[in-house]
Amino acid sequence: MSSGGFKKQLFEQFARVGKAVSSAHRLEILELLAQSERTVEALAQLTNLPIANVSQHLQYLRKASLVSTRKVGLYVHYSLATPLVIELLLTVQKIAELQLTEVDELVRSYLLSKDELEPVSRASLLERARDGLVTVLDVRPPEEYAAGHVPGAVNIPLKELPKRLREFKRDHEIIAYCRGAYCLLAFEAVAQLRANGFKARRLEGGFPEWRNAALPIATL
Amino acid sequence: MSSGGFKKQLFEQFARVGKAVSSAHRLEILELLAQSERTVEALAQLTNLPIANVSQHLQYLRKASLVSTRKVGLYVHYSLATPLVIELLLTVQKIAELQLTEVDELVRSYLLSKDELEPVSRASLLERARDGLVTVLDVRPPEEYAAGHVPGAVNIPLKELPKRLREFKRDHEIIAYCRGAYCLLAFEAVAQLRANGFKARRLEGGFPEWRNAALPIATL
DNA sequence: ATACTATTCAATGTATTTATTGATTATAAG
DNA sequence: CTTATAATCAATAAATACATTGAATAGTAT
Repeated sequence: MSSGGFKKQLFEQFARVGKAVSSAHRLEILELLAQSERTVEALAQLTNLPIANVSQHLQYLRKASLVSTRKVGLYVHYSLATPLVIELLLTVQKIAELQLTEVDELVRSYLLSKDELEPVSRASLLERARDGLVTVLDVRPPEEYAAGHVPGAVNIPLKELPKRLREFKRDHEIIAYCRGAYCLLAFEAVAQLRANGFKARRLEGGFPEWRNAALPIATL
Repeated sequence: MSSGGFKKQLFEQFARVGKAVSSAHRLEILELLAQSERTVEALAQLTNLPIANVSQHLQYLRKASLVSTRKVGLYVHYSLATPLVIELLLTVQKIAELQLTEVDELVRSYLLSKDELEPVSRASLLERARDGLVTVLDVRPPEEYAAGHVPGAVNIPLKELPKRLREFKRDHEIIAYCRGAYCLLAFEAVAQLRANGFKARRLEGGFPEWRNAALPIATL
């Protein structure tokens, strides 16, 4: 068997992709890029990391070809190189969620300290949406919303939420969801809405889980 | 926003899963475990790594909960903790395959040096299988075969191949496939069959690619 | 008990990653 | 041409991961 060297090199290439998702900071950066294209500066602000540090991580990700760049003026805009990266992130999260009891405890303790951030079940959302009693909020980027969303959901990316609060009916409960059970966008949307006096909760899981449950899906 | 610490810890948990697939040796071990449950000793032999080294990697994988153990007598049998790990491996490979030109070159140079290891296209396999001219060989473990396989394929895991060579018709070409385009099982099966005088080639891609092409699938 | 074996543990040195800092490049504007 | 700014590069120190070695543990068999 002379395939030894070949095999080794192949696995080393695969490991480059693995290394890309082996650091908490890089995962956070990828999560942000999954929301939308962003500049180095923007990523540095959002992650509270020095610019040079973020730049270095981005080089790393670019070498593993998880992200691609587009230069406009002084700014370099980074984005995910392929939707497969979202699939990768979701799989990593699902494994962590499924297997690591620490994650569970972490979420539980966080949720318990924040009162009533308990998610709304998919079944009860369906029921209450039918009665027109709730507003469903999709905080993902427009491209993902366009590709498929919970029927009747309005799409307001988190960034735009503060400007568009008046679009919500005061007497409706708002139920927010995003990309996955651990996509923190929905957490933050709920926090923001509550801070502004709205009644808001998260949907259990995210859109992939919704699709997986074979529930109705709307597209644009 | 007091979610900073929570977010950090969450991403650190996710990174543990990422770290598990960030080393070439661990990826090789996982790939072997995806084929079947194995002991530490067996893995050490197959990877040509010192036992203590393999054991250490396995501890690592176990802490990230990608693998689980079952002790029988002196031996500890390791296996994948969840089928999600296979999904993870395939996604990693797809990204590497899609994005890294190095992988392409690597495969190309390897295939060209090995004469005629060019794969058979799915379309031509379908055609020739209909005429009953080929034997289709599925070298994956029985569980995966049971969950779905190319119609008419016989299931012989690579390990059993040497003992079961007589089951093949001499005048048939044998077309082998396994889990993915870079699952090396099929490569090795073809090499073994040729060494024994059979006419053998690989199928392009693996079973996931077959399913993805919406081609017919048989189950047990 | 004793010897034997598969695996794990612990300790070491080495290699690789990571964060940090300051200098450098590339582009835009005055 | 000079200045200002976004991003990258380069060099260093600190942290972490890795392979290797030999000892310890937990089962089996005699």
